[in-house]
Amino acid sequence: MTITQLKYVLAVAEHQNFTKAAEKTFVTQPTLSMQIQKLEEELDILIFDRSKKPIELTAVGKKIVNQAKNIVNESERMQDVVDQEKGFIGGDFKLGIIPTVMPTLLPMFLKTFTARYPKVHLKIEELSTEEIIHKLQEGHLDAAIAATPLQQPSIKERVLYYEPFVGYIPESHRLSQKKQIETSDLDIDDILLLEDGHCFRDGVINLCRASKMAKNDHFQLESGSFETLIKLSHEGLGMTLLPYLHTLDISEKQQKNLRYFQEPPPAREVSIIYPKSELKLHIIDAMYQLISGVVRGAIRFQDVKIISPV
Amino acid sequence: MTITQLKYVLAVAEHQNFTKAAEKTFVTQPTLSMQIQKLEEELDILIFDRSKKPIELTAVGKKIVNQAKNIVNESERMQDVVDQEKGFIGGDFKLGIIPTVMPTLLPMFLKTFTARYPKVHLKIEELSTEEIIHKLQEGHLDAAIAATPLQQPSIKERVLYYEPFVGYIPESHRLSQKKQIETSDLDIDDILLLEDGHCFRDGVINLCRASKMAKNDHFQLESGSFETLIKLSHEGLGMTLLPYLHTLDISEKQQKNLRYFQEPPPAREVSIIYPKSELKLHIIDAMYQLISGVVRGAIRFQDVKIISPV
DNA sequence: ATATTATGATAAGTTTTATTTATATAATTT
DNA sequence: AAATTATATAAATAAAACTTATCATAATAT
Repeated sequence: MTITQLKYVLAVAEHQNFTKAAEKTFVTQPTLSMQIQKLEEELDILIFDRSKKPIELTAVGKKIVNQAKNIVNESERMQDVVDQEKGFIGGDFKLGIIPTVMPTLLPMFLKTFTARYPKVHLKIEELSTEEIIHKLQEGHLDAAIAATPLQQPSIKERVLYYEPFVGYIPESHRLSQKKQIETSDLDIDDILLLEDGHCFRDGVINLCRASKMAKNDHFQLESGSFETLIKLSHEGLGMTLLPYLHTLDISEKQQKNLRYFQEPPPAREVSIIYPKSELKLHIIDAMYQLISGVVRGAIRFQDVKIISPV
Repeated sequence: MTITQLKYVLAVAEHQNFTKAAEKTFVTQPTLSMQIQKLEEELDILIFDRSKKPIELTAVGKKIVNQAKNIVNESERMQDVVDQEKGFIGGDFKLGIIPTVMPTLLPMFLKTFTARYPKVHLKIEELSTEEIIHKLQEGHLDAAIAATPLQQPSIKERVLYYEPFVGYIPESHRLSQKKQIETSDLDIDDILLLEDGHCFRDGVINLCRASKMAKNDHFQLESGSFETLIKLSHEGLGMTLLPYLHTLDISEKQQKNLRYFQEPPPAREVSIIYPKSELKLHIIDAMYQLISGVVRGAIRFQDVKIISPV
């Protein structure tokens, strides 16, 4: 069994086709046929069911592909080990970002980052916190940006910034006349929330828990985007809470409906997180420096009250 | 980079000597020299410091060896994947056992197991629960026998048996006259305990917590073996608690000092535990069947009160 | 039904790589 | 200084991986 053979298996499994897989792996089709046959012979089991059209994995084949992914993944990390020692900033870098951070933070640093570190091939994925934790542990991500603290023993966190919550309160709302709002003003039943799975939603719920005791756990109106929440709020369906950076992007007219919290405002902690193995730490360091520098210009709150995302 | 090259690196790192490593890997010394040089060239970094005598790993070399272990380990698991599919019961099987189970349980099943499954190469290690959890997660163990429940999300547990605690009470002790003892009789300050790190110790402490509230956390007398605890108890230093299977091994004279708990007796849960990956499940199954069968003949308590080890 | 196309297997030959044998070199011990 | 021990290097060989060319088979089109 060789790493090369395993890569061939993965290619064929992915493309369900020897010829295409051969192109992708830059060898000829007979090479794949022979090497995969050789591996099947060595393991004494069939990986592919060639009677199916297109070709399919056998039951064991699926498990073999899984294990092959582990091996190939680990083998690719060897270069990271060396890169880290050399202080080389380059190579693939897989970054996960939670949805409520992605659209505001990414434009702030992406251009500068790729310009400053042209040898880094960024692969950015929008993922839920749950998915991020899982993928970090499985080695499918090198780092991620998420709301913290997460209290995951296998994951390290480095705080990038604290992002205050800001109330978005339509004219019709009972709190509309207030210049500033307080945590104790909030009523969970009257706040429009993102749909389940967003940790910003969980943060808001925790924030409300902090003021009044938890109410019922049933919310009628939910959405996947803050834009929708703002629109819904104008339908008289309640107020909503936005992360501070998002408030910089909304229209001037909408800006008038923003109500800030009395200081110290409740805020979420946003961190770059990565596995304890600390592979690609140089890239993580570089990204940390750049993002925290950029955000320091945009967020000028001194003191905040951190709301846990979990 | 090939798996073979990595195995060569591991061999040289282990033996600190190319010639010996060559023998162990069944190739000639120049093969090792050349292949390792080739790998060093590919990674463009020195793995070994050949100026040192005996040869030493460089700083990166140590990290490379670590990663190489991961890769080689994962690659060896490929055969397990196939074996499992075929229902083949054989190959290396690394089993960890906690010290307070090892001497009583091992003789009960080892002979039968090796006779029934001659193709399995058992490698048994005596380890603390903590070490077991770590090694299971790292893939250095295939399974282990420990007191449960452990509440480790990455580890599965299958209960083998419930083993009651039995009091060992010397003639001089205040409880000596009682035919049966109760949990409420126990006083943690007067029970001789195994030294720190044994989960049986933790079980006993939890048991006492269950009766009276926790007392001070300071114990004067501790030992690594039940034999010593029994001897110490005769010095008037207190009573002790033994796991039931251990009481079958002590002398007839000492048997007279045993005092059983009123039913349902407190007991520890002993399980075979293994990673969720479920590799070598067939061997684990086989071992589970055999042990639970053997123990069923030795422990005849119907109902017990489980004491947690953590 | 026949031709065409797509796809994977096989055969033969070539290139590349891994390994061995033999030998050189450097460091250490006697 | 000679002997010993340990690794590196060189040349030759064995093994493997890969390519080109061709075949077999099944699905699709004419």
